[in-house]
Amino acid sequence: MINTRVAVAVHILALIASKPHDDLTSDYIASSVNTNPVVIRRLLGMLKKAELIQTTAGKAGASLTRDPADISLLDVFHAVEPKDNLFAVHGNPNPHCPVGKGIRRALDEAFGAAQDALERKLSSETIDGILHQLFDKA
Amino acid sequence: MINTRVAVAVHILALIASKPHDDLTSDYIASSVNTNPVVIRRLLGMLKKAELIQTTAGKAGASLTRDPADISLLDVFHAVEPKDNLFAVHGNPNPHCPVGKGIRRALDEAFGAAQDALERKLSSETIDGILHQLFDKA
DNA sequence: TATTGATGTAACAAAAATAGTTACATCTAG
DNA sequence: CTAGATGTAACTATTTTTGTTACATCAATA
Repeated sequence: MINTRVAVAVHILALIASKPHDDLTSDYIASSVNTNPVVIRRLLGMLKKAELIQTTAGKAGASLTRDPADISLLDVFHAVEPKDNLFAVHGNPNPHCPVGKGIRRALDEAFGAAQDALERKLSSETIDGILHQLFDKA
Repeated sequence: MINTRVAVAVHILALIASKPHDDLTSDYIASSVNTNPVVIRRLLGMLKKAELIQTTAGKAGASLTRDPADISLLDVFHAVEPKDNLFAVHGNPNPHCPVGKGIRRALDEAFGAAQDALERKLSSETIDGILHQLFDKA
């Protein structure tokens, strides 16, 4: 199972996008997410490093660097999940076994294709889409 | 990142499929995977519970319950990954916050669709496909 | 310009998930 | 009956994730 960082990061970005005029503090965000403010600030740091948001040290508030429609869940995923591969593969399979010898390559291909499918879908989903889910009357 | 169980389970099934005549012991499989035999036996237990393989207590060897072309990586994934949801979502977001109130549903939809995409791809990949990767001349 | 309240981060602690190990009951086959 | 295997529980170790404490630093303003 993938960690909650992606979910929390989307929550954070939805807050920022939906309250562009407020000065969102990490304390307020934390109370909405229901966690510790430092957890929020850590994620804000990652989102900033990924250039999805802007913040100023000492000053409350954060803003998106681009339109919510141009921030995909894949962007968020990559921002908070440093690992390249979705699936972990066991190390050092036995090279003297015909299966062990080639399994790494086979798994990398199969899992890579699956990850591609996931990422394609994630790249089609945006923060703007989340906002619509949250606020549009169906 | 998803645990190595899926990768190891595919490795195991590829071994079983490729050595239908040998009496594969958990010790041999462990030496190919490069781990402890008990780890293998645990996974064999899950694969058996998912009805992908058959084994006999006390007797070496395992066999697939159906053709390698009819065992998808999605079958394997579900066999060794009990959790339904690929993405974890933080619990108890604040219902008094407009975003916190609806975020769960929005995330479930977005992540659910992404998981669907992943699973569709995994269901199109089979143990037979892995065998071809391993043994076919390209 | 001193105070208040915020961010940024390091360091640590706690909790949860994963993987590895030991031990042993039980079964199969010779 | 014995040798060697599976099936599983219980424990340990490791790693990852999440939560917390502490504090340096910055911004705004009274």
